Amino acid sequence: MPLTGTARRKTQQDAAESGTSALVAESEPARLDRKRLDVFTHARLWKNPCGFAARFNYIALRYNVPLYGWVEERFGLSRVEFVVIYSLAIHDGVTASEIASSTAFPKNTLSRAVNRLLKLGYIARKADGDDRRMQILTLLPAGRAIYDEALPRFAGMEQEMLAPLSLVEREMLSMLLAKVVLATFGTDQAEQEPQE
Amino acid sequence: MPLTGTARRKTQQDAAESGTSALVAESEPARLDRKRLDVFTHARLWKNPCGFAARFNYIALRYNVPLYGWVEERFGLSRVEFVVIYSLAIHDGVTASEIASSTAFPKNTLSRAVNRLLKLGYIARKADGDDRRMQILTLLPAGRAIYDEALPRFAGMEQEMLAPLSLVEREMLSMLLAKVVLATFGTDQAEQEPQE
DNA sequence: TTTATATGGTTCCATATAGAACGAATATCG
DNA sequence: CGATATTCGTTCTATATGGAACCATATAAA
Repeated sequence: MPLTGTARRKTQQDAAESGTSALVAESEPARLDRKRLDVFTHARLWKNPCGFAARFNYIALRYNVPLYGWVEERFGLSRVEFVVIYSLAIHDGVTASEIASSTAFPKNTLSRAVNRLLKLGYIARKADGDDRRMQILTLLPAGRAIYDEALPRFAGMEQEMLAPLSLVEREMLSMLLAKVVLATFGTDQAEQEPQE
Repeated sequence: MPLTGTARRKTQQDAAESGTSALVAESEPARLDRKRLDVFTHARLWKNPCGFAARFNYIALRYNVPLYGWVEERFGLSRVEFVVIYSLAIHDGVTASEIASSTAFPKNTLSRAVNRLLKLGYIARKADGDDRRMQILTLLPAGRAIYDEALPRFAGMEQEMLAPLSLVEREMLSMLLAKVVLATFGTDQAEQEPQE
């Protein structure tokens, strides 16, 4: 299994700023007033008029940066490239543009990623029978091997992230996030195109 | 108030892939089975072994992309640049490296952003008295005007995001997020440097 | 059929990005 | 005090990024 891949540029991005109006009673750091988390980060998270967004961004950041950094080092794959593999592992036979529209990567970036993965032998591609514009992508064993190795790490990080929550709280959180996510579809899908 | 700023490159990034192991009972789309949200996005969110992370990323994405797109169009400011302004509005007198370490933008990127904002007259900078390496940044009226105009939009987006939740649910969510965020500090701060 | 429009994917190219090396101001320790 | 190691910020430079133009296929209208 060719887990090599020439080590390349590390592309961390994201950032965890901003947030939005709080109708909500801020439960200030309260008890866990924190060791000595720098005063500015503290402000960004707790004195931010957009507190929810700030926390979402913050969590997404803390989760993504180390993981994709590791992916880059371990497999020599950029974030987009790994996303393609991960996407196919979750739902094989999808097309590049579907991944693009679902993940907000521009399609040319996806195109490059796909081509590199093809060259590396991690995925395969064949034109769709009906619509020959569409390129059906499938995960090859080598690609799956990468996913198989990476998944535990991603899962582990999520566990770490959820560690402070009880099982009930996790279910609660899962439910609340689901509500938000599902609602997003109804609106955005129509009024303002998804992204890309 | 110079809200001009030459329109420049739009830099959306982020992406909303991945997720992590679910000890949690997935409350499948259930009732809200959704209009016709594309099958792949559906898989990414519900059939993903890293469901939490996937949702976090998804939400962060849906929130950030349109907002920063607007910021770019309206003010001609890149994401980092706006982040600097936003940061100072929340906590004036912070230094570039503090913003860097708190938001995961590399410090040279911050450096450029700061210099451009200086040139545009949005912020001011003066060396700290004690440690003359440090550059204290402050928000100028022109910069605050930008913040003042942008905030409602950011706040509005957050409201939209929270729309599907009742007030109780919002408080619940706020609390759960806070728990996760606060816990993150204890560990990461020590074992693995924040970022940057 | 021809013309116009939309969509998947690639290519081109200006530019923003981020690693690395650097300079200046500190801090630490002998 | 002088030497070494840190830290804040900048400059340099290779490269990844993403907007726009493009080609091919497909669909709709005429």
